[in-house]
Amino acid sequence: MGSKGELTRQTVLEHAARRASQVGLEGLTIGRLADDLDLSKSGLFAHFRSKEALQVQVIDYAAERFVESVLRPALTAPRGEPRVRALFERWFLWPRAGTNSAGCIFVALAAELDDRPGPARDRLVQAQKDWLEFLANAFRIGIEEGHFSRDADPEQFAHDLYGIMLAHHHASRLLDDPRARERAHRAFEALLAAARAGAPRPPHTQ
Amino acid sequence: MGSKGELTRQTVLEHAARRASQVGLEGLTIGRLADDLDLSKSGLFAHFRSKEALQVQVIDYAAERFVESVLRPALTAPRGEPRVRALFERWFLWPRAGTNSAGCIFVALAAELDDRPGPARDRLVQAQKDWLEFLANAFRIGIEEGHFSRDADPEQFAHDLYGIMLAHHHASRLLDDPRARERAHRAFEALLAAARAGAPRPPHTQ
DNA sequence: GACAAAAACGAACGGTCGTTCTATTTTGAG
DNA sequence: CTCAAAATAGAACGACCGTTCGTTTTTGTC
Repeated sequence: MGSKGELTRQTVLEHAARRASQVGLEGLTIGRLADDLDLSKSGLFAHFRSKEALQVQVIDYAAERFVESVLRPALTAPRGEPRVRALFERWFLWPRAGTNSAGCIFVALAAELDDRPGPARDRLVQAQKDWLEFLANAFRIGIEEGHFSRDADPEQFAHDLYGIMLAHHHASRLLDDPRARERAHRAFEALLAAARAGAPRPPHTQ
Repeated sequence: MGSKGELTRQTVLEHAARRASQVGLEGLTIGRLADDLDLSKSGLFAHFRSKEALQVQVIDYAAERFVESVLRPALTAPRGEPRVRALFERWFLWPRAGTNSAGCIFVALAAELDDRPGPARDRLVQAQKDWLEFLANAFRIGIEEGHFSRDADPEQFAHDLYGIMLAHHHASRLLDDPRARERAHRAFEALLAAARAGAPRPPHTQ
């Protein structure tokens, strides 16, 4: 199978993903990528046949790595609350999995693509929906295990938890707040406490 | 005083801010702005003397408009919880204040600038710190008024509240989730409920 | 209404962009 | 080792980028 070609393609995607989390998908540049990797512009370009294709593949690559770095390892944690905690903890570590301390590429791309239609956005939306669904499901298992109240709403939990992650990203990366980690953990514990107490669903929701 | 010049400068900034919330500060283009506004490239350029100056002024412009659209109106609400609620409600409306239904420019720019040093980033950081401080202060007043527990942490509240806003932005703009508004409100009510009950500060924080 | 100041224009610059084409080198199966 | 296929290189393209400069038009004051 395409051994050499596939290998450089992966190398390019790894580097492109790292850069995209800093400069965005639109900020990616074929020439710059080629320079960084000591390839010719046309040589690199040949692996993808358009910039848009490269952008889409960057998202797919990041999604694969996210599964391997966050989702799959968390599955080794016991069902229920421990697994939810594992997902939370793994999420903080995962941007650093790629050597340098960049931000989460999905947070960066979400803001960039949220009003730019196209295949890249479609891929990102699917990845994010999968992630929220995964969170909701981990929480749902926690209900079955008796860790959380039966009145709690798994999708609301996933939504709120992701909000905590976004707030942490903001506080830690933009504001350089040294307490960001502590704030995120406190918010997380409060969310879990509410889930145990049984955050009531609103009375009139159809 | 600079009547005509200042007027077109404002027109340019208004349009640039709207575009920046879609394509980012780096995605802004002198030529495109000039076309949109029926100006010549050099004519528009003369108002700012570099692209970086334009970017900085866009942020300042957006910050001024945010104060007028969100902060100042909220001050007419009664001190304490009602004012906190007013801030929350106003925040949802404010991107739509500019005619079209773009996202919050600060959310877009936060992700773009969080790892790109420079004057634009510095301005954005200050604006965001001011905003969080304003939220914390509104909450602090709520404690004094007896609406919230004395044990609650105002800065933690501001952090958590902004997380709810970020999650809403994500759910509504990227995921097109029709329940986004409802989710945000539920999270907000839960946050207020916890603040009333007295979200306990962690035992060993110096 | 004259006239300096301010504002807007138009053309041009060097650079970089994504992309195409052709040529060269490298790979890997027989 | 052979040789087609795959991978990479190099040069060139038209388009647009931010910026500069000299000119023309518009503004507002006396």
